[in-house]
Amino acid sequence: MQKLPRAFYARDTVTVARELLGKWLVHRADGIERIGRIVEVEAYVGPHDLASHSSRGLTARNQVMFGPPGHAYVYFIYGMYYCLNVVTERPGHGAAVLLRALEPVKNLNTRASGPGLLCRAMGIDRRHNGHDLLSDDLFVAEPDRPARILIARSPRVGVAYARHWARRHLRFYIRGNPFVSRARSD
DNA sequence: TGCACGATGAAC
DNA sequence: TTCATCGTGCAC
Repeated sequence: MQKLPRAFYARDTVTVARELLGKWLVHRADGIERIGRIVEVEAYVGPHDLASHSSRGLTARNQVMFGPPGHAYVYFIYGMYYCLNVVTERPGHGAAVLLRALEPVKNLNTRASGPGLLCRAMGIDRRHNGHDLLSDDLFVAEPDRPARILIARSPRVGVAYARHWARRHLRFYIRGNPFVSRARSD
């Protein structure tokens, strides 16, 4: 499998978000390889983005976002779910892409449509916060057979508090894909 | 030290 | 629309 290089992540966050669509998320644990095709993401572009965890500045919780690109930022939310992000741009920038939904490819036994369900289905939790995505047990790879896709965009989910940033179209998904997590304004 | 609330999901 | 469930950030 062709693992994405560090340079893929060390770019403009919106570009990384769009190009992650169609790629494979791979997690190997306990002798099981789980693979999902990324069909929905959201870009959190930096500390000036009022919807981003990095907008409050560097804290113990979000420090991975301010670290080097190509690492996993995993946080715990609503007392019961984890969310997986990939860190982008340059060290110190504070941006990431939230992975929101996967289409099952291999060993995904439960639904992975929605960021909380994605982590549950892939077996990802707090242990993976700060994990290097150039490792051999958690990474993003080129798909076996790349497909032509159409990208749709919309406002991000659950960020109504973020004033004008709530209206920015920073959610990207594969148009018409049935595994996208909600209202697909195709 | 306390407390309101969240980048969610499922049920009603 | 409500609720489960708990860590975080900020107020006091």
